[in-house]
Amino acid sequence: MNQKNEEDLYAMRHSLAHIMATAVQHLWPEAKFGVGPVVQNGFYYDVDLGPTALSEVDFEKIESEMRKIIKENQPFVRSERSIDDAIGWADERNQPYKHELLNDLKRAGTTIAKDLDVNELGLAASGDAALDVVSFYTNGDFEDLCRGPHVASTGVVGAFKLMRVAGAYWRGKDTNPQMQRLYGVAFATQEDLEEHLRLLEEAKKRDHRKLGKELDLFTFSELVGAGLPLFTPRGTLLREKLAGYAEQLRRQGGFARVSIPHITKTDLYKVSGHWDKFGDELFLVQSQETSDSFALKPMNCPHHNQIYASQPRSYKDLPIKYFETTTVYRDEKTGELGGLSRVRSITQDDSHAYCQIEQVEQVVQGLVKDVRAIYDEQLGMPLRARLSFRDESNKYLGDPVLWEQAQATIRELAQSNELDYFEAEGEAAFYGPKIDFMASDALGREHQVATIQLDFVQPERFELEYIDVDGQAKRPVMVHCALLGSIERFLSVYIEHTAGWFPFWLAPEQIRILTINDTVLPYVEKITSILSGTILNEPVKYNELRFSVDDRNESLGKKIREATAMKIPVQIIIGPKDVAAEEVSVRTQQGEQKLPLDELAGFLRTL
RNA sequence: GCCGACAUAGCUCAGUGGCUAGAGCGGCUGUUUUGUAAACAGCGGGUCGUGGGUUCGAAUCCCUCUGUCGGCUCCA
Repeated sequence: MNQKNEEDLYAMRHSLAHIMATAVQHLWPEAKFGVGPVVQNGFYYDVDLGPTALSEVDFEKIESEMRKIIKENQPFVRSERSIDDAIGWADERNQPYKHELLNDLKRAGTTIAKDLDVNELGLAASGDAALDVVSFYTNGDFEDLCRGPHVASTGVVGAFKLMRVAGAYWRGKDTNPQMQRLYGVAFATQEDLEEHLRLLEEAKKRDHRKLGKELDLFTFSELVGAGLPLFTPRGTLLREKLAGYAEQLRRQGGFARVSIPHITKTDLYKVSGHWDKFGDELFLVQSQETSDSFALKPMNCPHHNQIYASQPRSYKDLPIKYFETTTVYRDEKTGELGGLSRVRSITQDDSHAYCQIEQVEQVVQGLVKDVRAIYDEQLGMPLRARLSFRDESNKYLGDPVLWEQAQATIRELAQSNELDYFEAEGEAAFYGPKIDFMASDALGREHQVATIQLDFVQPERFELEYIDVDGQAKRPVMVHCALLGSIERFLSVYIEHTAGWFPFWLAPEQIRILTINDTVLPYVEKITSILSGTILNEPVKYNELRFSVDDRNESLGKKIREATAMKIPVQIIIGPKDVAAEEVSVRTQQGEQKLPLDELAGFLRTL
């Protein structure tokens, strides 16, 4: 889309937000308005209707009122007021939220709210200068504080549809009142809108929760609890192969596997600093034997630190690298759980490298290489790198000079590796900056997968040391890394990325032999003994073939249908003709081909 | 945790105060041994998520809890 069209679309969507607000004001005159920006594919407006709860049954009413306003073709008229007049305007109309925004504009020239882009409503404010004059837009009987731009009149706003209503805290703070956010999508033409709705339907088919059920990968149980996925044999194979690959890369990078218990005395987290920061998200475990209180581990680093601390370390030993695929447990708020993207039992392919500050670059570089090996080379998943840096708040621990140095190192590495990166202030962990790698799900929502994090705080708190060349004890720096991240969350994105068609080396069931009748069974045994003796070594070493035989008394058509529904990458069809010719009929997504039996193993190794 | 919606057979769904709650697929049994995306017939299968309430009568209306979905907030 060219820039002109994009600007037009923006103005349309923004104008529709005003039109929706106009309709809401007609229907609920007591409505108090928050903000109404343009978002991806559409717009929203936050409204406070007091005790009135909106639901989707109200959409028809609102949409029909909107259509009325559109039909009237009301011009959008810009006007200006001094900031004090504007505040008076807000008070007269009993609009406390607008009053608050205007106050901020008056004071600081910006509306420092996380979910707001000043561009959406905040006039040309950079945040440093107080404003004297603000602009308004009027259409019909509705007037709103707004920078614009808008379309000329309500008649030219393209095609739209209200999608959903959701609660949203005023200015994104959970201590503020909750408003009702009305979401709509909007496009230049009806065809574009329908295309968008069709894409949403397509995305639903790839939804990992739906595919998880259809492909028999994982399940949930009300008795076990929310956010606690149970992996079936197929799902477990998928996890194991992925984790195995991540482990193989780690071993090549010099990481040694360690193993820790899943609980600990809570003292561990009092030392690490996690208790103060995340204590309310710990699952607590009470011993019946001692007075100690325990917790399920919510992360692995403090445990690993104790392995590091178990003996004196020399600079000659560094970097010391530990690795483990293990599950952590976090008592996430119930409303935040969803599918595999957000769970309470989280399996991480977690590693910790302890190194000298001068070694950080080299360690991180090795891990970036691993990230690329998995996502670029093997899986073909595009990632965006988020450089998560500190902001000005005081929630971060550690020496600010070290922080600056580390953030600079990270930026350089992002540049030298030509990552598709952006910087995000305020996204750092409390102990250090990080590179978070983000992948998108079927609906385009971004999820963090891989992460590489620097940490200056835990070595200090656990008094980790090594003896340097000068005989002095020094603090190592920790580099945390998960390549897959949470395997659960990784799978949620990856299942949607592939729509369930996993590459051959990963597929839980790689091959299914479909028989045409029972006369071929002795020949099928010859095939299965070949398959049993064939082992893949790329990209995961010693990967035995996983196959099954469908010799049920069913039609071939049905067997093909079911194998395809299960997205089994290789179907081998065996009938009397194949037996006679000493061949196999191999069906893949690319089509079907006949192969001499003795070429089967070689062919499979090329997949 | 907050706001809104939803929960009927293994799966996908119909049934919005009134007879014994239905369909398709899957399952089981029998027949059929089949060459490229669903053979045919028969038979099973549900305390309508849980607990309470309203009513002569509740899958259907109200409340609680559990779980799910869309957002918000949070994410070591």
